[in-house]
Amino acid sequence: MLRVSKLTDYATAVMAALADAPARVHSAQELAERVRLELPTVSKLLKQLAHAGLVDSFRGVNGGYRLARASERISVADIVTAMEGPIGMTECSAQSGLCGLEPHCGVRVNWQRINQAIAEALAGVSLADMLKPSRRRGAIPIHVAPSL
Amino acid sequence: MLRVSKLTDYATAVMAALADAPARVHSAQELAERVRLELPTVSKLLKQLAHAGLVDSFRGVNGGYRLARASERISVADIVTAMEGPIGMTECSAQSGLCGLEPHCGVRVNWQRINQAIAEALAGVSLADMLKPSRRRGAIPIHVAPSL
DNA sequence: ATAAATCAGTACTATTTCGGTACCATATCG
DNA sequence: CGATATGGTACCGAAATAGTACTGATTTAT
Repeated sequence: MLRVSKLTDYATAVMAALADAPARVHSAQELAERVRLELPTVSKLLKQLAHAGLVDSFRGVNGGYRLARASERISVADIVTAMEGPIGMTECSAQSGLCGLEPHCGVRVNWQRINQAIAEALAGVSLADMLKPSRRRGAIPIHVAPSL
Repeated sequence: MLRVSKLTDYATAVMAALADAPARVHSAQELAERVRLELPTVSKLLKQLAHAGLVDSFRGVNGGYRLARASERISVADIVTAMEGPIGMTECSAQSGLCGLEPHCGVRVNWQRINQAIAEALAGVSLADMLKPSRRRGAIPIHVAPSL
């Protein structure tokens, strides 16, 4: 299906909730209620997001999470990468020397370019964009790397 | 990691091998040797590709597989879809009414647009393109749907 | 100082998906 | 009819995923 994991999906929803009031600190509990997910689940993914530097965390009473930077400066690619690691459509496009077919298949290089096109597509959409209901006119141009 | 499955990856390699001699009929055995994979695996994915109409199959002695149409008219999206089903980054972007968060998360519509951008990126690269070592200059422009 | 609230880290388990294999049926050619 | 191939189905083991639980650390408030 070519999909991101559920956790990643949830993460975008949680990040969107944070972006709604970027100045405030939100507890994991509050966010869980907001997006209708279990607290442990939300807590888990917030830790990952904090580890990746996308959110700041605060301990103790009245602690919680806050966006580490403006929603315009956080891309969907950032969130996906934080949750799933480096974006790579195939084994060999993320890291070479693994599939053993490399000398014979000949399609590796081109997969890498497709990869890059998709990574750029994800990088080109910010968290702020995700909050816009369905507004902006005019396509965002995305390019696959030269020489495909 | 946001990746296609290994089978899909293998499928592109097998399709590339077929595209190398599009007029001939290749047995599963021959293709398996060519791409250095086990016969049952190659056989399995060829069945799927045949079912999706991307290759024609011929039974009996001297039977085998052949590209159903010119490699220029087979896209990477075709192969991915044949192997993995409809392209959809999230549950809800492939099919609504499943995640229960839809009324609250607000990011669903935008995921759908990202989806579409990626689907178009994959659709814009043909099997013939995949065979080119690393040649063509000039980016292929891809657009996310209007109103993101 | 103590208790409460909240995040941090680790570990565990159940479920699902994926990759791979086996088997038998069916079709074609000689 | 027999050899060669694909078609279809079913199965199994391994890995990834999702979710849960528990314990520790930190901060605030009283």
